[in-house]
Formats: sequence, structure tokens, C-alpha cells
Amino acid sequence: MDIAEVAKASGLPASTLRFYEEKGLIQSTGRNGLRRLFSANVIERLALISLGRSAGFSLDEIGEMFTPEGLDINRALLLAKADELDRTIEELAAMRDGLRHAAVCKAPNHFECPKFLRLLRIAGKNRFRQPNKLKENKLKRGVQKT
Amino acid sequence: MDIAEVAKASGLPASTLRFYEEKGLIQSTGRNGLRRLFSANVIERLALISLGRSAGFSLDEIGEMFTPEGLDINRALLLAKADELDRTIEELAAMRDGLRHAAVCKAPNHFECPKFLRLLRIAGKNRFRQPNKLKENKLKRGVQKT
DNA sequence: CCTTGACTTAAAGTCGACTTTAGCTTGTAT
DNA sequence: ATACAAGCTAAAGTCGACTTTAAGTCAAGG
Repeated sequence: MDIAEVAKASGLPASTLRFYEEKGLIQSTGRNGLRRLFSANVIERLALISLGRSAGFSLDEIGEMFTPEGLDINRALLLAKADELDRTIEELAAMRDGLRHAAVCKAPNHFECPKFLRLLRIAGKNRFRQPNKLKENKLKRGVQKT
Repeated sequence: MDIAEVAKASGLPASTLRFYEEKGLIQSTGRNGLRRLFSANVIERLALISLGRSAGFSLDEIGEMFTPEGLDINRALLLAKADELDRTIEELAAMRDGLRHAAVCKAPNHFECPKFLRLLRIAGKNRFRQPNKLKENKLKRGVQKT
């Protein structure tokens, strides 16, 4: 299949496919002139990559999970990520509760509110970040070059 | 207090404090020569900012919550973030379960495993990202300019 | 008075995952 | 045979939140 077909089947733009190939995450099976040719199983591989990304793996980490023959799941790494997710989930849950409290708390100064102070303590422990432009990108991507 | 004191009290590097001031998130009360002077309440403000970051707010969003007089918590925004966190937590939990399953699943091809396929479906819905270099940065920061 | 170390600024650099651009090349349809 | 849409490459740009760098200022201690 050519790159456009892969793009359509995987939902990823061609630029991303080229980028992934350059990174060694997928391979093309050959060329027809200049044009890359892919075998159908690249679709599964891309699904795996998307999955990994969703689970919080970096592209490099995902790359390390693949062996020449195919995917070689590193079980220890999976379990470590799962544990990491557990910790993240706990922190996010605490934050969520704190936010809901803050929204109704009527203490004039939040620093006098014990719940708020607890929240502050939790927050101090860790910093994580989330992007906030993902949907926009998805939308743009869908609309691109109509 | 001068910037070094604020840095120490807040745990943030001076460069970050200047950056936040430039962004309008904090203000200095004046100067002693070139040097910024801060009033003590900037510490609380910084705690609030760190809290917001931990809860997933962007600096711009945090900025919008402050009014000239101080902080003016936008309750609707807080609740919306809390709901967003709920959704994120659900997805992360599904991912975590999927990872744990994948680590023990012995199906030769994961695409034949229904649990795995369900995971794939969930992953397809959303993409979120997490950084992976935060601790390193923190460590480096502690060691800097010994 | 002079050194010095903490502070200042503006501008550039970093990180990860891509996207965009500019300028070519080519398979395919007419 | 020729046009042209679709592919190609290398390089630069983007986003957010900072950090780093280079070059300059200056208050305070000796």
C-alpha cells in the first residue's frame, strides 16, 4: 500500500508516517520510484504505537519495545508504567477533589482552609503537565486541505 | 524581600520568578536600584500558581483567575477542570488495566485478544501526553552551580 | 576606592512530537 | 507526450514553560 492508504487506514497524516519511519518505529518495504511502499501489517504496528502513546510512553520507549522480528513486549516496563499510572491517578483524584472543594469553599482566604492546605501539600509533591491543544490539532487535521 | 529570598521560600528558581512577573502572574512591589523587591504575599500567590499547574491549568488559565485585587476564583472553570480530570482518570485507569493485562497475556498475537482490542478502542478515543524528564530537571536544579 | 557577587536584561536555547515549507521528482491519466 | 497531483527530502517552525547565556549594573563589604 502507498503512504496515502496507510494514512487513511491509520488516521495519521503522511508526515507523521515519514517521521515514524525516520525514527525507526515503522519500516517501508520498498519503493516504487521515490514512493514508499508499506505492507499491511504496518497498520497494526501503528495501532500499537498509538496505544503506547496513549498509555504515556514516549516514542523512544515504544521504539525499545520493538525487536527486528516484531514487537517484543517488555513486561517489566509495562508493569512499571502501570504503577506510574496508579500514582498519577491518585494525584489527579486528589486534585479533582480539591478543585471541587475550592469551588464551593467560602473561606475568605483559602490559606485558612485546612482542605485547601492539604491540597497544597499534595500539589507540592509532584508536577505533571498536560497539553491543552490536542482537540484543536485534531480538528485542524480533519479539515486540512479539503 | 529580594528575589533570592522569594526563590528560597517558594522553591522556584529566580529565573522562573522573573518569567512569571513578565507573564503578569506575580508583581514586584518596587526596586532597590535594579533589584526587584517583593512583598511577602507573593509566596502565597506562587503557591496558588504551583497548585494550578499541578491541577493541569496552563499559565494563561491561571492568569485569568487573578484579578487586580488578588485571586478571584472562577468556580465554573474549576468545576470544568474537575470534570476533565474525571475523564482523564477514567482513561488512565483503563490504560493501567490494559497494561497489566498485556504484561501477563500470552496470546501470540495481541490482536486476537479481546481485552487488548478493547484497550485499543479506548486509546483511539483520546491522546494525552505526559513529560518524562521532570525529576531529572529537579535534580539538576538542586545541583546547579555548586 | 575598588572588587565582587548577586542581580539585571534581551535573546536564544531546550524538550518531544510533530507540522510546515520550499523546492524537486515521478507515476498516472489524458 | 505532457501536465499535474501526489510523493519526496532536508530544514525550519511550532507549542508551553522555562532555562541558559552573554553582557551589563550596582550595593555593600573590606
